[in-house]
Amino acid sequence: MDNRSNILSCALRLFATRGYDAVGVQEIVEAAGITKPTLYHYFGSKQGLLDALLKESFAPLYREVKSASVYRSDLPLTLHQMAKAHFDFANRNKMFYRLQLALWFAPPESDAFKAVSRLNHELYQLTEEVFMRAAVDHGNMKGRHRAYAATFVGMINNYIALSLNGYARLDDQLLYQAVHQFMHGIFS
Amino acid sequence: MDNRSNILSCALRLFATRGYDAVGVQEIVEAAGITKPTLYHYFGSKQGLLDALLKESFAPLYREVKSASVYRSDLPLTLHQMAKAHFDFANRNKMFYRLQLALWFAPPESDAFKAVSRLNHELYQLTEEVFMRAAVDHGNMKGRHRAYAATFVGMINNYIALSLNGYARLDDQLLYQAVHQFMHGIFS
DNA sequence: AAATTACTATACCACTCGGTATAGTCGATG
DNA sequence: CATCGACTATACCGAGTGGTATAGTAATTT
Repeated sequence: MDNRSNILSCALRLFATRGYDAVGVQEIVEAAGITKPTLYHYFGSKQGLLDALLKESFAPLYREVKSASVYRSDLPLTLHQMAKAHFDFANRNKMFYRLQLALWFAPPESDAFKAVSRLNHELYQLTEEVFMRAAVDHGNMKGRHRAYAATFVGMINNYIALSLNGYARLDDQLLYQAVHQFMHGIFS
Repeated sequence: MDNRSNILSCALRLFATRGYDAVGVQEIVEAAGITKPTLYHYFGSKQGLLDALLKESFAPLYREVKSASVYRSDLPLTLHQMAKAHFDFANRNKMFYRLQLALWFAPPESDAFKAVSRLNHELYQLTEEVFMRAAVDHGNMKGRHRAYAATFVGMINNYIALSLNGYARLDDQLLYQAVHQFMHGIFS
């Protein structure tokens, strides 16, 4: 593996397990077996490293969720596909999803939060658009697409957070249960 | 206000807006208008300051949620009360709830996460116990109390996070809507 | 009055932080 | 062979980190 990829992978692991602010540049380069100038050659700064890390890791997640978010008048199906895209990605990229969740809830003035907020918003938009289109078919949902999108994304991230801490397994059964509960509640 | 309380309040504000690791002790004492030995006299270390801050802020939240979690064979009522306890507390202690959410999703090896995980678990237990008792009355819920508790708490925190970022207002209408959706889904 | 306790400021510690100036090394290109 | 650009190591920078030794002040207790 080339140095650049190696730095990214070590930084991801350290940031995800200990936090962006708590990990120093020195620690990253030691983990990667290189020295500081090499890191600064590729990324310019610690912040630049985080930006590159987030941007390149977000790209496949966004792509997969986007292709899962086609809506053809079958809301349960679309929600199922979108949740599955999230679950599959989280299963494959546990470290990155850990980091992503931590940054999403990070203090609003922190560098880390600023770096991730725009990317996260683009992802959220995909969900909101689905509920907007669904409101055409389901009259009683009109005007509540933002609330639904926020709840749905929150629920997905909640399940992923549970699985990352060992309280659940992101399998098809949980996927079905989650989407079903979202649509029909716990009394059914 | 005495020095101790003043330090706690300044530290809370700084930790919540910029993050525990990003805020130095020097910055805290300057904000509080005192010097370092004073802080170290009361709290022993930066970590000790965080511990005291969390412990003392968690106490009223736990107390209020606990008294709201009495279950008398009316699950909707109990869930309503518990969600209201969370919402009310979050409205009154926005800064602390910000910090609390950030730490809940913080990297698992970070000092901050370790400091909050036990307290958070105690709080979560209250919810789980409600669903365990409810399962006696609602047979179809048996064996799923953990999933329900996790989802319910996750939903509440999701709504509070939204309100902290200006995307919602934690009023009675949202409260009713949230609990209703949890129980009956979006198709009703 | 003397001693004790609780608290706070000055000044400092060793260490780490993010970042860089300099001097290379190396393979590709002319 | 000469050169050029991409990349990497040594050694260092000023600033800031969490934490403390010392000395004091002010109120309380004996």
